[in-house]
Amino acid sequence: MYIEMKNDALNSLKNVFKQLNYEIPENINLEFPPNPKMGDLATTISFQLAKQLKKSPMDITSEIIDKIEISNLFEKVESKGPYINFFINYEMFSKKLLKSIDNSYGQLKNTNKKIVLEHTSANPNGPLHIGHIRNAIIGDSLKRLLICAGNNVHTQYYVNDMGRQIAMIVFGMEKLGLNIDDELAKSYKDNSNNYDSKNENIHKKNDTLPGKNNNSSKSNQNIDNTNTNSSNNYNNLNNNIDFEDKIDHQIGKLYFKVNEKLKEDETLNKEVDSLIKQYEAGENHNLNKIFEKAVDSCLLGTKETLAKLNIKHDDFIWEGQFLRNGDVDKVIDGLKATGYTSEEEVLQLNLEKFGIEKELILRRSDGTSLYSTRDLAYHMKKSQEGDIVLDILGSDHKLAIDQISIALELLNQIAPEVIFYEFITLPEGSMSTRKGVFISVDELIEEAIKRAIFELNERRKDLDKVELEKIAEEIGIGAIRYYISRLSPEKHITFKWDEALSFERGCASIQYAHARATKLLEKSGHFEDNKLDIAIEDIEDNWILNEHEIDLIRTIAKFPLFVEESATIMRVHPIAQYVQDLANSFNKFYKSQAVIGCETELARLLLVDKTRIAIKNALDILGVKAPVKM
RNA sequence: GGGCCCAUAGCCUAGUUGGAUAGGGCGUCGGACUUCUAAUCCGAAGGUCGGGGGUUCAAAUCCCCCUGGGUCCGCCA
Repeated sequence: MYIEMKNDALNSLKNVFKQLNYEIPENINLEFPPNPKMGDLATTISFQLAKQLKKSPMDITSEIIDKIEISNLFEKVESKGPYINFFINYEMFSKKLLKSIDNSYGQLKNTNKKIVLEHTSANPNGPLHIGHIRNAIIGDSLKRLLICAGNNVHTQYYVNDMGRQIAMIVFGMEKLGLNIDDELAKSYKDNSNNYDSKNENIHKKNDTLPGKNNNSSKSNQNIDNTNTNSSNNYNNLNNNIDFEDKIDHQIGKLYFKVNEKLKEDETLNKEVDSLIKQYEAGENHNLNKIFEKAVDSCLLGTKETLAKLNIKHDDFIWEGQFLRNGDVDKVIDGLKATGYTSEEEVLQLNLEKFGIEKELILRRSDGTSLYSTRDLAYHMKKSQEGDIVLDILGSDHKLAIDQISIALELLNQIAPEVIFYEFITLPEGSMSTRKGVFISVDELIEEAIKRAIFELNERRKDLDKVELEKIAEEIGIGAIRYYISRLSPEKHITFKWDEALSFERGCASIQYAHARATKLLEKSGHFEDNKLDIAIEDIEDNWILNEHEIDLIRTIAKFPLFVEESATIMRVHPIAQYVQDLANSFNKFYKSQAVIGCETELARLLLVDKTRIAIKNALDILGVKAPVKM
């Protein structure tokens, strides 16, 4: 509705400019005034015109105000100083708005664009840790946002099966007798086909944290401190969790141990190198199977963790295929043909002409391939699959992706658009899978749910256990996702438990507003099967909107605008802020007057129902569930 | 040493294609539950927008310099 209204305002302005014989400016800026008293839309166009017309902004504004004609969505248009302010006709606007909202509210029309979005793509050498979730949550929310904005989005997880890390894991399994338990891996696989049974797969043990062996107790201690310093009731809830039975955690431990062994005896590195070479050659089928099993097992655990966060990829693309299907060779041949390569000891692509000092190495002196070349082949595939290629990357990849982008352009392929994010670190420093210093996402989720259960127990004595756990999970996951998606990605995050898992005024309060709205509708007797039996034609004739209703209407109406603008800049944090504003606006409305039993009950019920839909759909973009009870 | 990112109240943060009184939230202080759920609402205090120059009718926003933090500059991935 705002989009429509903006267009109306723009047309009115353009018509005035025609009448006044002014050149119509290219960008007519329409914005929200700082205060609703100043209207609902405003333009500073007079400032822009002042210079070229050599008149004062005030004069231009009054000329415009004299002549302008507005559509019936507006009540009036006024000048305040040089600003031109449009005021909505809320009687007209609210009815039109309420009528236009259905369950798909916020969904924009199809753009016919296909976007290939790669996100997460963590190395399969251990469980996801909290450094990885920023990628996963931004990626998944962006997917949801871009779909909502009318795009066709295909998400991919790039599986690094060729890296040194994987060879190290295989080395550990084969040569150091650090085998992961076959029976366990098998039964795990059987169980985890059904993601609904996920919690049963996590057994709590009063043991040390996964991957945090003796020498990393420092980190453990510090995390403990963060918790005890905070004045909450969650002490000792944390730190006693082990995910020993979860396969990716096992692999993480194995990886840690191999690292220790290699530190003790550096000659073992040669054996790892030999494994890499053999796997790259691909001729030892037995070895291939072992590599695949190691990667697949880890991935199984990763997928389960992601599923708990409501994240699902459309496809998993294995890196090794690009070597075996000849794509890497094609890339190399293609780049050689451009004339920008040189070969002495190694084959490299020279990029000084493109403003990058650092050359891109395409092939090792021993003839084996490198990650970036394989990644280049992968990007070529993505470029052929979609109209837009979108990568979510840590900011440490900036140089690498710049190099790859230039190479892609040389090969006449689409360079990716990239969303960079800064790191999440612990108060005591960076995380490292290699050193076994990290907080796993599984731990974080477990803790989030525990805290949510604690809160629910305090507030709702009436819920049965099954209900309570389901709601607690929705709240806990919501808190985690909201914590990440509310921030702009270029902000560095120092992880703190209480900031990550806040239930006041954060996501929980938004979910609460949704539950409240739903409960109210149910209580009214007009709401069944998630549907309200009131139409706009049914509402009372004497409905005159009060300030809270107007504020709510205004906020609901902005939703598609936020979707459009957020999708354009490929940022999800405005949606997070928006849905909080919406919940806020609803809570104020809810508190200020009764709905059931008031004179305009039907009108208000309709407004509540549309609010419910808007909150639900906005939360859905953030990958957060909207509970009907909490 | 060079490149990129960040710096906004005690804490977290939005706003950065220049525009109206710098928005939120946490925390603090003071109020509101016999009421459709208080994970809520009402009110208050709290700001040299890291520092210094400059451009402009107008700067958190643009330009230059500086300070502090992060990150990259591997035949690692």
